[in-house]
Amino acid sequence: MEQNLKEILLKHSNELFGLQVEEQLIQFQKTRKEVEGDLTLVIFPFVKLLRCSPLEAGDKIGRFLMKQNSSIEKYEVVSGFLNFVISPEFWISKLNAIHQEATYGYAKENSKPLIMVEYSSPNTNKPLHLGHLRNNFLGYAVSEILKANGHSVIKTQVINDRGIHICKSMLAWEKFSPLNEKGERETPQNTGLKGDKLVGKYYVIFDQQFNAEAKTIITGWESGDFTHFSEDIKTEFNRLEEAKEGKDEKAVKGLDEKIKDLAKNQTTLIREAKDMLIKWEARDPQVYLLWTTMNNWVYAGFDVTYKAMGVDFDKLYYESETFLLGKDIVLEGLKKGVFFKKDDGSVWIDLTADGLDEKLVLRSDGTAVYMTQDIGTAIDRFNDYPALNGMIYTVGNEQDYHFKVLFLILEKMGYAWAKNCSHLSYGMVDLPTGKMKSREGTVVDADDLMQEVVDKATEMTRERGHLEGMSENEKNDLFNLIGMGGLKYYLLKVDPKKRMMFNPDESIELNGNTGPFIQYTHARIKSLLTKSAALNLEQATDCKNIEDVEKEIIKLLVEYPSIIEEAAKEQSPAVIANYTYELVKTYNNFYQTIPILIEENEITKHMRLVMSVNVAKVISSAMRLLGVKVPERM
RNA sequence: GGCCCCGUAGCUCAGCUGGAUAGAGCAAUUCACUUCUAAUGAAUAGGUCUUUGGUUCGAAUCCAAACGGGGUCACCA
Repeated sequence: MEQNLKEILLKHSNELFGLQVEEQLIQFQKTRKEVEGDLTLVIFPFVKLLRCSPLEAGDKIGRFLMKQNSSIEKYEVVSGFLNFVISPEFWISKLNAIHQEATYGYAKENSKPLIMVEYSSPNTNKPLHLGHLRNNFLGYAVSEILKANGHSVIKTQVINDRGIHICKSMLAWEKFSPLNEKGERETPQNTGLKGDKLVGKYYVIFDQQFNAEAKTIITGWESGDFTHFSEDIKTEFNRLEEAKEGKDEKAVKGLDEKIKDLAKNQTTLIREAKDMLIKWEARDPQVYLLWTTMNNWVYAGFDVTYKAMGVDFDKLYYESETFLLGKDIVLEGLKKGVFFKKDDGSVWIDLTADGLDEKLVLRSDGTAVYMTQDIGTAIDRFNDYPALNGMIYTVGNEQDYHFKVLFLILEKMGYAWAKNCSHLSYGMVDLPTGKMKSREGTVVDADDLMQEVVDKATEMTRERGHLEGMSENEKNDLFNLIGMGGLKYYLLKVDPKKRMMFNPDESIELNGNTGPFIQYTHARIKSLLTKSAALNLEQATDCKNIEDVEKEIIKLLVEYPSIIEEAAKEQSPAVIANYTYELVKTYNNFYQTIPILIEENEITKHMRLVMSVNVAKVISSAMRLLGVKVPERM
């Protein structure tokens, strides 16, 4: 409708305004609720052109458009805004059109280029936590949204399965695991612990032992004991100690941190971990076996968690297989002059012309850094998938700078696809008690949280749900669907870019702007439809009139395809969430005030049911894009 | 300190490609279940959109600065 009127105005621009107006000037918007009308044209931009009052200008345009478009029933100019009332027939015809489309709102499958979406990127030394939940739900939802927009999508995760941090948990397990009566160390099998939890436990143990050892060392230094330590260490310690003199609290704290780091580097534990990493890199069979075994425990654990989360991946990348990539590319770039070498042999890129700094891409000993790897993997992926057009990295916003640099490097290296790479940057999840910190034990475990949320849903649903005749399995599925729906919706309804507050009590709340609120509306519609099975709801409606609320609902349904487009453009599932909430609220208002099944006029009743069918269709479709399932009853 | 992000009701968030009287949910108060699922709906109250200046017919929205909060500036990943 909007498009149609815009075209008419452009086509007859000369006739109306005496010159060809620019498209930008024509601004349509939704009519405000308090005002009568369905569509509004802003008149201010035309006032100057027509050299008359807004009222006259609006009247002139309104009269003209009404002649051109028969769906306009009337128009009115209010303080510079031209409001059109569109005929009920128009809206009903829209409803009928929506009714015919099974996948309403979705673009044609595979009509747009192939995109890779990376999300999750866990470390294999600890279990997934709340931050991963936001990351995963977000990455999954964006993938689904892109698919709905016609893209083909490859969902991937990078598994950070190597490095010193992995060796830490391996070492701790070897050193500190108690032996059972059979002389075995702890395993998922003999403890019943989930693999990722068991490995995570030893990562924590490493940290504790490591800190304790460092503390002992510092205590020794403080009492002047430097046996087993080099002269350099002694000098450095004394230098730091003396520097504390007369400094404020903050500076002293910083110096204490430096002393701690100094001591940490002297611990036997860190040395042993480093030795283990070197052995791993040399593919020492024993270390490799340990590494494989423990990683497999973690993968088994992750599988369970991912399944509960309802996310999946099409392709896995392991850092252990890709961490050497990128070096050749850097050397090639060095020849091309993209990078430069410093005297010590380290390789850098100078981004000062782009307003950034110099960035290291290869250490002086020739080994790779994080950036090197990322350059290599990006290129590797485009080699793996020749049809690949772009890539989206779902990574926290603390890495904004890293990705800015990465994309810039790839661009400078001459990769045309670099401009199609983007960082889906999301904000941190805060708790009411503050930031999540693993060291302070304030990390919210993903499995625990999901369990808690499902337990709460179980309790609430047993209390007020409509569960008659459901088997225990069906009931459990429902509890799960409600609990997980609530959690996902809670994490996705907020703009991903922004940091968000996670209130555990609110996440399992069932009233207001929540997942269960939307699910409930869906179930209620399904209940109506079950009771009206005798009617032919496939058929289009012949109804001629609609109530205001009904018109509002149809207007929202009409918006759905553009909402999906916007969500893809913004890479924001929150757009979908907020739209669905609006739709559901409007429908509930309708449901509460207008008779549906008990309506006596059969044609009206049929229309209201057809409308309900389509509201349920859109709710279910929109929630599917968020990874949220909707129940038939609850 | 340099750079990046954020600041809207008591709390959590929408709105931000400039447009009419800034919207929801939670919390508070009130009303509506012999009527289609009340996990609902209706209503009341709650705002100098951090501040100041600028651009404009018009600014929560754009620009600049200040203040406040966070992130980042490793030969860590």
